[in-house]
Amino acid sequence: MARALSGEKRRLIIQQSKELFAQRGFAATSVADVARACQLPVGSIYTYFTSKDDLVRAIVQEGWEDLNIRLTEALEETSTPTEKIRLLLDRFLPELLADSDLITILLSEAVEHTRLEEKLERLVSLFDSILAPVAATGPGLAGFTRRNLESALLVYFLGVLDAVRISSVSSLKTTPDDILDFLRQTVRNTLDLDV
Amino acid sequence: MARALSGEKRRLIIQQSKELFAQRGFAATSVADVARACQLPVGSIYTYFTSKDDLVRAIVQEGWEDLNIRLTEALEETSTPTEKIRLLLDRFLPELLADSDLITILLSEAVEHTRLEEKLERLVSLFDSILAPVAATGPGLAGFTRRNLESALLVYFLGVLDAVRISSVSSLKTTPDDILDFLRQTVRNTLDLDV
Amino acid sequence: MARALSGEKRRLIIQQSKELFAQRGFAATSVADVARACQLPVGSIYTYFTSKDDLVRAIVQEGWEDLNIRLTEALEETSTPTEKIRLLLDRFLPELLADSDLITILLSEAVEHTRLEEKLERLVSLFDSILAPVAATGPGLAGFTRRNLESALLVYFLGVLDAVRISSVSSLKTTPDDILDFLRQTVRNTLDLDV
Amino acid sequence: MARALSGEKRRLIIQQSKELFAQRGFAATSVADVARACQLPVGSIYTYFTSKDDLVRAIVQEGWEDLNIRLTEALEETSTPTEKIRLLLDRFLPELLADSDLITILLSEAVEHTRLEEKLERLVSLFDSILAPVAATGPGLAGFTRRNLESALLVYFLGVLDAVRISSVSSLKTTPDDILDFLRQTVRNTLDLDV
DNA sequence: TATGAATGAGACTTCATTCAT
DNA sequence: TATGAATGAAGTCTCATTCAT
Repeated sequence: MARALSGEKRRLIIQQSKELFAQRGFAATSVADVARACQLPVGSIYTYFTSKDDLVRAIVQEGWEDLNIRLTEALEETSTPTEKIRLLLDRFLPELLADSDLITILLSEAVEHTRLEEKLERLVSLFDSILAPVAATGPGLAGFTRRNLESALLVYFLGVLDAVRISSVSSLKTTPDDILDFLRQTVRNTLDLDV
Repeated sequence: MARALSGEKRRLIIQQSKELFAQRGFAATSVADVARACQLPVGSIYTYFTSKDDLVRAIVQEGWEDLNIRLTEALEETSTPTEKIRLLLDRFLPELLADSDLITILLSEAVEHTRLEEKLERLVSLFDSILAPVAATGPGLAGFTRRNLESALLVYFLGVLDAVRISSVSSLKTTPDDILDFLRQTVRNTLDLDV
Repeated sequence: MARALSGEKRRLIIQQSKELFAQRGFAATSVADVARACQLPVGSIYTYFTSKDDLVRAIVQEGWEDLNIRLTEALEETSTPTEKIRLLLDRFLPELLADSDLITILLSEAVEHTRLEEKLERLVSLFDSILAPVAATGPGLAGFTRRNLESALLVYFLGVLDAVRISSVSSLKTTPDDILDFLRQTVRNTLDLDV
Repeated sequence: MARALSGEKRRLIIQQSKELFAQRGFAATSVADVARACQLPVGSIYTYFTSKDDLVRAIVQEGWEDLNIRLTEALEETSTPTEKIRLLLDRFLPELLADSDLITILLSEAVEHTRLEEKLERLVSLFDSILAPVAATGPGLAGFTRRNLESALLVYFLGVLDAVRISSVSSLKTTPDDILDFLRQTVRNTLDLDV
């Protein structure tokens, strides 16, 4: 029972601090701010996290893990590359792009607090392994070297995330849906797939 | 004479603080750190800037302005769209990507401290006006709507910057040169230009 | 049976906290540290002691009491002053000096937490009553007044304890055995006893 | 001018904190307590000392240095061992014993914060070099080995300090004067000197 | 203009103790 | 009797900014 309560409070803290860190930035958000948002005494934050840094680390790690698990499970249900790509475009990316708080924290704080570059490289590598076979059968890599493809995936992924981040905290005209549209069209053109 | 000296100090402060803000982050760098790096008394910082915020604002604004001026001047010297695109790929982008400190600050702090989104929209619009005529004569926009093109430019631009930023502060495998390579190849493919 | 178990837990807490307080100091040791060392929940500490202060008080008082009881019992088994002095040198002091944790706490914390001065005065007075008759028959007090003798005992006792304490927590060259050696020689010289 | 003021504030902080640390203990005295006693804002303490630890370190080091300088200078003015011993008994020790705050801090905190054991060993070694020649010509070392002599000096020195410390913070009957009396008598007896 | 000590609000964190279970 | 999450007061320290010189 106590466990259940604890789990709930932990979730509450993660949820509220994620929002605050994304909106105001990690440095500009005090632990007291987080506590206030949770309607919890300051000390309680330290019952669940050893430090403020530990808190961001948890947000990023658990957010990323969650994403990874859902992605992996979903990918296992697919068989053809086309299905996998559709999954990425229709489920994974929309879900990810909807969590603009996580994106903002990922891009703003994850470099210092968790090894974002490792996460990126693993993801790029995964995308690469999905796209490579399709690209080979499609209109071809059109002069793209292997290295180019990796750069491409990195640029696309970071560009998509950053565009969503900036549109979420400012008045940028472009919306997440615009970006997904563009991505779909790109896949259509490049891989000659009907997505 | 005093003016000249003052101008030098101002430049020194901008230069040193830019490096520190990029390396450690804005919040983690104290005004005293900046003063120490400049071998200047703390008070002097406030002779040239009204506040710490004013200092980042100046870094971003002047860095951006500088870039804009050089870009505009260079573009005026060109006449054909192809020349303009070559200019972007051969001079503007390499110069920009070489200044990873500015990129880092732009992506990390400019959203809060200066209207990054406005700068982005203006730049995207500029790129758009350059690329649109070429795209029209090339292999075509291949199903890309106008809105798609804008999204594309935003994603590309932010993706390129962010990839450089992350590679500059971490151990990312991809380098700025890889990214420029990829960009050139993309232009070659998409616009059928020899760049 | 419950009693017996409880008694064991109490002893365990005293034992572990004595070590911790001596090594790290009272203030630098948290109740949670003590609990962890005992592999007991924090709450349990408060089942046996009303407060952290109460815990040091118990350590000092029981340690001292224990010493006193053993000393008193042993003294009762002796008849001549010489035997008593031998007892002090051969059993009481070695036992006391071996317990460097108790000594450290006595000197570091007992002044604030228990009336160390009273304990000292009582002990000095006891020593005094043992030594006085011997001194009178030996080479004499050689100009030492009564007051001098008391000061002497205080200085010797505290000096011996403090030398052991400092040697136990630092790299002091002098060892407890050196100190006992010196004491024996002093008694030999001063009281003309063969110890 | 600013320097002069700074020096005064620094002295004030050392003076007040020395008193508080001695009376209540280092851990039980907050930096805010020190600031209040100095009628200074808390932040000002950190203008002069980098941390609370740095403050004790300064108290101990400067107090000890001061003592050492005065001792060394005075010893240089003396020529015979007897004069040196008189100097110790008549000037050095009374001055030292009068500074019970320094003594208390030395015994309570110096072990953790500055290398008290080194200071002790150096002092014992100095005393040793002064006493050894006298002892050789006096009634002899009476069975005392060299090692015994070092233990003796350590025990005497620590015993004297600790007796003064405890008498300063409690209601111990023995006073610093009693202790000096005893020391003089001991020197008279042991070294056959008229002090 | 130049200086850097002074300020005090506020940040993060610890911890003795309680109390619902 | 046993438990350990909860509490919030209090502690140490930082730092942007000011201002007397």
